[in-house]
Amino acid sequence: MSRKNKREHTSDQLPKLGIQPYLDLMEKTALQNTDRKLAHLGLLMLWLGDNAIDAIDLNLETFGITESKWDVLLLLTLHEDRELITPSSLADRLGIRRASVTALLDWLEKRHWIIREQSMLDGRKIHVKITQEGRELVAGALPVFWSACSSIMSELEEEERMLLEKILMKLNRSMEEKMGVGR
Amino acid sequence: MSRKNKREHTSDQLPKLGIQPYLDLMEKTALQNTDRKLAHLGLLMLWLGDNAIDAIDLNLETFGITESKWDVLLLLTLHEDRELITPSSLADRLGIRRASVTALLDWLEKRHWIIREQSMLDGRKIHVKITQEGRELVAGALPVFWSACSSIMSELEEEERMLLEKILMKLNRSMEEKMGVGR
DNA sequence: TGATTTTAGTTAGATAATCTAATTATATTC
DNA sequence: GAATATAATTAGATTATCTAACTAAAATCA
Repeated sequence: MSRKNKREHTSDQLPKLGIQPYLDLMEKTALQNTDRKLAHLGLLMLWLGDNAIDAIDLNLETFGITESKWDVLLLLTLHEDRELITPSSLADRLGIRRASVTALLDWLEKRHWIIREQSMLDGRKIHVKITQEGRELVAGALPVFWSACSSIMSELEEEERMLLEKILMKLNRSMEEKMGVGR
Repeated sequence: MSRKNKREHTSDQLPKLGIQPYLDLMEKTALQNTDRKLAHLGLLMLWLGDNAIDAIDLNLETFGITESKWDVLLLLTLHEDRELITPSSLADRLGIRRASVTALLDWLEKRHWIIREQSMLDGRKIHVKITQEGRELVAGALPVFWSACSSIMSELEEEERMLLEKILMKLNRSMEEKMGVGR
């Protein structure tokens, strides 16, 4: 008796449909002026983006950190010694509310990865800095982060890679414009 | 006095760095065997994926629904009349725990978009179905969903589009293998 | 210059999406 | 028929968000 038959009656999983049923549904339900080819690409991008984020999260997890907190530490790292970083500017850059940044910073501060310092020029402002311990965490996680990024793309041939680079840069630019964000 | 000067002293925003500082950081911190070009592409994909998801979420929001719940309704729609859908099989497909599915279904059931029916063949199982009201919601949201998908890609030329399709299909396949998931 | 308004940050309280562990009921297996 | 496995739920927790209200400080204006 085959393994297939065995699992047949143990549990009813949903079969993997692949993309075709989605395209069929699109054919029936998209507006006339919606370009099917583009929507198909957008759907793929959505799925791929989801998976890419999951893959990165999985790698960051081993450092006891989530994507949101990683984003904060990365911003602090990249802007260190260049400009004064406040909770407000972080909120602005991350596209979240100041209150949400307060929560992230509380968590990071409790673990001594960042510190808050009152600004002397403007008593309302807080200067946020990464600590030595924080720098060490980032130094440990960065190599893994880059390798995770590259692993997403590892199947690509040299030629595909060059084409994709051009296209992704373009899409990223237009997307940032559309969403009014940027890194 | 220029507008630039005016905003200079109102608020200190973090300047948008673009990708170069990230690449510089990568140069310093990636492992030797990490392919820089691939990591660069992976990083772009991550950013783009983030933005794509945000854009879709924004559109679904107008229907009072989030991506997780949308995923459930879409699965119910696509598998309707084909197979018995249980909370377990949804959990399996969505890559989350049964307990999390219970919470999603509670929410959807309260709004009468799905119903639960006890299975008569196996008293432990629950049969989950989309309702007429649920179908109407999905019918309303689908055209917007497709148009949002296509809008992510709207800048592409015909040629780029064809290249990208091939590459994304390939990446999606390899990604699903790597992550052990699939749609 | 003093009153008013704006800004920065936090707090309080909420919702959403997830998790693990425990519980209950039903099936399956030995 | 007792032990084990499975399906679903419940209870309780964490993380990431949000809005609204609050406090303190700075800027404006009249």
